[in-house]
Amino acid sequence: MATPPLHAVPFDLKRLRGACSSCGVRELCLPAGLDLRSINTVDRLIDQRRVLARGEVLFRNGAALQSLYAVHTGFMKTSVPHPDGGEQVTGFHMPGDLLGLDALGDGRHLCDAVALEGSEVCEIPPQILERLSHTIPSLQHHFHRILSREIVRDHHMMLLLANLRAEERLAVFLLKLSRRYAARGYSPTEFVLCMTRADIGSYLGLTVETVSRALSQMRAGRLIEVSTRHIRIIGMERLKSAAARAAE
Amino acid sequence: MATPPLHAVPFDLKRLRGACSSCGVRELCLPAGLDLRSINTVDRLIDQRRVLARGEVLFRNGAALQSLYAVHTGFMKTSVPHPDGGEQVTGFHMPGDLLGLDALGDGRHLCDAVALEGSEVCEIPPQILERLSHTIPSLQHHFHRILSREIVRDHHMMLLLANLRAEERLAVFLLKLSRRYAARGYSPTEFVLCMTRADIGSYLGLTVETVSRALSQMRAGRLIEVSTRHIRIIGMERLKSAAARAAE
DNA sequence: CACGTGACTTGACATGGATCAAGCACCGCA
DNA sequence: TGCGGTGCTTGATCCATGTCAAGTCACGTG
Repeated sequence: MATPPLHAVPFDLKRLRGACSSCGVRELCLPAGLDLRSINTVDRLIDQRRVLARGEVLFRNGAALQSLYAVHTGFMKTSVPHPDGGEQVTGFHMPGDLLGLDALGDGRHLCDAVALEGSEVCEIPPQILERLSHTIPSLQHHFHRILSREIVRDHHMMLLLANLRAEERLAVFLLKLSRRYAARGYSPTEFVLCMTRADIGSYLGLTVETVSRALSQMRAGRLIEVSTRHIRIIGMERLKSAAARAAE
Repeated sequence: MATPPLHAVPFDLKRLRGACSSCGVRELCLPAGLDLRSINTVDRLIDQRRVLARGEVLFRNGAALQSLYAVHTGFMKTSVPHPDGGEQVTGFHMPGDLLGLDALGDGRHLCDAVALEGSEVCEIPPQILERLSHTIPSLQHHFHRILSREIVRDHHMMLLLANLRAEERLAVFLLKLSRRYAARGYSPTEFVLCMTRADIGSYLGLTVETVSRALSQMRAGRLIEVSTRHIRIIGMERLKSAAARAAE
């Protein structure tokens, strides 16, 4: 469990940049917006990668913050354990997303992060990130944008949980997934859900049964085709109007 | 609407520090943790104050980000407008809290901020904050902690909205208020609500009627005494156990 | 001081989703 | 290829909270 001292951790920003541009969405990735000069001025940095098998835990609630993680490939979920044994899913994470931001507050992770399929993440020790930010203002600025967007996303989620009904929540959920897949170059109308109905239910504040029923209803209304994990959106407009009460 | 160029905005970190220590909770404030040397090295900075009357709007959804705001005195709420006319309250803010973080993402505010009573805020232009962070690492670190804690708070809120029943939500809400008042040197057991039942309901994902009923029920159970806006907690332990299903 | 308006409370009723229960489908593994 | 377990679906019932409605209270204004 011993971690090497920070200065001993090798880091190659070029490679990180390369990694992120390869995920298709430069904007989502940390070093986006850096000019080559900035990259060249910093040389020895991070290049810790970590490969996770399906079901493997990246970090747990309570663990000391070692590193932030940028999802490179795969699909992750984060959840906070519920006192009475259950859990509340707080997010699903795709390539380009950053994990562990909740631990900057007091140096301990407050949620669990688990891979929902084979995944690879880049480790980004926060000390190095902060040190880098001193010399590369655009990196600092970009990091603030990422944190801010996370806050906005959470507010959007609060709005959803406070105001929308089951089918509306599902519709928003599917549309958001659709857009995120599209942004990464995948089909916006056909994809495979990596998470169980229980995960979806927890995330959306619904029971498994309600999730299942809502999906069936959307199938009946010819908004989507579903076969267990496989989703195809066949009525995008109807789906959007089913999500109408959401902010977009 | 023209704003003066940034370098023309005067700023006195000492005064800001003084302002914040006067609010009783140094940790919550931005310059907490700065050593005097850091303060002295930076001299001409911000000291824009703004006084708000009850009901006055500080910024609106869609407005360009001019400044972040630290609440100095008073009580504010933030909300995101709902497409169909209503609004979703996203937070209540007391002295020491920072407002406008959601606008760092793309330079536009995504929520409205309104004073619920006469209030005073410090303006903190984000460019100045970022510039300062280059020279004062502890400020940068502290700012990250603030952003991170906001994310954690939002996750906690999501958990509340997804899992708790009306009375549990109210109990958590009152306990959180109680702690925040206590942290600022006010009574944890007796305080005046600055917001309407509608605000509370929106924040907690409940209707006005349900909020009212839940409060009445808590009065009947001798957890609290209520007379409209005036609250006194007379059964702290019972209140805590009413909030039991929440993470704390 | 009286009035009017917005905030709050309480009651009756309707309903969406939770809960309980049963059975099916799929997948990893022997 | 068959077995067991987990995940998913569907149905029946119940309950918490939303909705509608009526009435009271508090407060600012003329």
